[in-house]
Amino acid sequence: MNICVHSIGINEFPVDKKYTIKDIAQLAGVSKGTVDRVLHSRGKVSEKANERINEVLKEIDYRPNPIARSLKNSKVYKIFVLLPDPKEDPYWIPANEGIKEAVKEFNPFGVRFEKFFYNPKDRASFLEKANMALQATPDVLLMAPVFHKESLEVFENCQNKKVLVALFNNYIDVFNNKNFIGQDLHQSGRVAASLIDKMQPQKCTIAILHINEEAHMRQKVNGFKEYFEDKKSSLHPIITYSLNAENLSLFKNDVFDFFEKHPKISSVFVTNSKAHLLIEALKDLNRDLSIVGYDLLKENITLLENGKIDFLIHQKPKRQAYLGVVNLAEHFLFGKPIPAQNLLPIDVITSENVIYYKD
Amino acid sequence: MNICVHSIGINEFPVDKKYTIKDIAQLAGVSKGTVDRVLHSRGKVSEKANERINEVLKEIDYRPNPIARSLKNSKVYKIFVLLPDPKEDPYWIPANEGIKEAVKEFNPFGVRFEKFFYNPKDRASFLEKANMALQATPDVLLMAPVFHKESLEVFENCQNKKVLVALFNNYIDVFNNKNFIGQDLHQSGRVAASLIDKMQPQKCTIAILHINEEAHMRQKVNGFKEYFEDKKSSLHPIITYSLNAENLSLFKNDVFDFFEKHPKISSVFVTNSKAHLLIEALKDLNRDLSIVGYDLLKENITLLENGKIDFLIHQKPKRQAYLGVVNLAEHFLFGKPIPAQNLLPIDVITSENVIYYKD
DNA sequence: TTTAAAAATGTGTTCGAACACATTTTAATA
DNA sequence: TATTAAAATGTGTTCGAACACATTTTTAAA
Repeated sequence: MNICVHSIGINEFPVDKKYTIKDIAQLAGVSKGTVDRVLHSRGKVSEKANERINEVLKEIDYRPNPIARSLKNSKVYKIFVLLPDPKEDPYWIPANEGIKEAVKEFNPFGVRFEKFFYNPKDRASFLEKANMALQATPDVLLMAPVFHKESLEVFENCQNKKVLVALFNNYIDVFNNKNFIGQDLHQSGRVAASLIDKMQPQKCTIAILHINEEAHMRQKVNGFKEYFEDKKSSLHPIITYSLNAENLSLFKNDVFDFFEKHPKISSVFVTNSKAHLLIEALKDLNRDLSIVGYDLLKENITLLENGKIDFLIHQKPKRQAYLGVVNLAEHFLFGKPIPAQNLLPIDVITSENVIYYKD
Repeated sequence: MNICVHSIGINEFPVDKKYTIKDIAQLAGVSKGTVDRVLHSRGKVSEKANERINEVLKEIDYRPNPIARSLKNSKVYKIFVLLPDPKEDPYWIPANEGIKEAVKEFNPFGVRFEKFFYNPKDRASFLEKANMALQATPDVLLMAPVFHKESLEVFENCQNKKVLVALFNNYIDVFNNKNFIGQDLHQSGRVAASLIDKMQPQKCTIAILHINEEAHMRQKVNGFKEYFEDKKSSLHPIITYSLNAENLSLFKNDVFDFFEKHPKISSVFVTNSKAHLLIEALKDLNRDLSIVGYDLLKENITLLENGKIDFLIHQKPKRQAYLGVVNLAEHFLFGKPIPAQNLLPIDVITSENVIYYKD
């Protein structure tokens, strides 16, 4: 048994030939059927044959051709995606784009997609669309589990129907060891804190502002405060405040009052994508603030480029959704393992590197 | 001709069926051979048949199955990689890792790889290894073209032998419209400048330090200076200085002299991965500096975490190399287009988000 | 030793696209 | 109308893995 090893450069995989089941059969002196039985340990193989085949397999380090395998198992996989309607909240536009991109990429491979948009302000709509999706029994349901309680219900439903679940954007810890793609919010709070810290070495006051926020963001605040507690050298007073921007003129008054009451504030951490609203409201108040916010909305990008916002933290909604789909598709098509927990890097965006993240 | 369109959710690709050439043949009332001739415009098809087939193709928006196509064209593709020996310069360790990862991923698909390490201090060794590689006529040569003149020579050689070329890490503009993966150095200088600007709102002095640097980095310096020229509000004096760290005690003296001569310097931009050497040399000199450097070397990461370095710019050598290989492999296997110019984002790293980039 | 059941091995088809080759149809010429 | 080249169309095989099914060999019971 002479296996040609040929190498010119430096190579861990020097074999130039592509071994197939037929080759293995020949090398072991059996038929491809027998090799197949060994490969899938379906039994009905004599000790002797089994041994000889395993020897060959080891020697040539056989890996089945994923392309041939995929063609044989040619099946139309159904990947359904459940996410908030981008028309209801523009935050979800990039996520939708990411999905579109992945769909375009994997449609020719015979993967079929179906999108279900729910109203992010309506829990019932979430459940309704989820059930709609499950009725058509997809192979997997990829969802942004915005509503905690309802998501658990959907999760149970999926388990009953033996539909796989994958998550993006929000993590729900009860779904343990389910595929999740997103960011660590606690750590992103720490990143925000470190940025403000570098801009404000003096002992100035820092404000944490929640604008139209519903709670979720506690993790970010915890991370933010933790950073300063860990780093005892720089003790800044921190003031947390929640604002409602549904009515813009009321919001503006509220902002004015707040900053009048706290003249020492020199940096602001806005815990979601609404930093642009704050700056708009502050326009007439001539105050020099360092601002760290979230998300690359058009308005935020403009303000970043104008120097009104110092840093934005990029949550990469597009990439989250894209990777969510890609991981699943490649799993079905080529048997790649689905990463259990995929925490995406927390990207720090300034006026100078924003071009690379715009899309 | 009735094609079933079935939709539950919101779907741009609603067709649940997987159309094959056979299906098209049936729908158009011809044989698969004729369909094949139309698909590849090989002629020998009557007007009538051509028309009917095209009608069907349009109606079902036919995309050939890339898996089947790839299996048929089953060929062992050879991708050779030419890069500096990581043993000679640790900068190249991550690049090598990225290649290893991609190799592992695509070996089962029947893509064969060969790596050629050259000595990054020896132009002759670069040429030698390049020629070695080309003698085995790979399908493509992916290289880090560290030596400009020699790279052009290799490029010509490749063209003669009809071997594709792809680049990573360095861009050489004569290779226009060749696949390149890397970063825009000019813009990365601007990013560094914006970071220092945010940390130093006062009119302090900034130093740009080249440590063991050979020239390349002019682009970064240009970008850096341009940022401050554009933003006329903050005029900082900028001092540029080159240092040699081959002999560490001489280097230390040099550093001391420099900072004594310029007591007003409060921020430093180190144009390559050698920021750790500067800080080591500065240890005894108790001076509070804001430092921006490059690359996630172990030493740099430690200093970042200790707060000695404020920001690192990540050039992502691992990802560069990985993507370089992946793009080529997917091109050969599934006919994906090779992106002509892939400028990777310029990532800003702090103590708090470094964990995500470590690997 | 014959026979039946069990165990082991081998053969053939499928997946979808690509292409070589075989066959039929059409048009042009005698 | 018969003949023949050209044009059009159809058939069959290949890629590699997977699995159903057919055949052979071995073992145990009659």
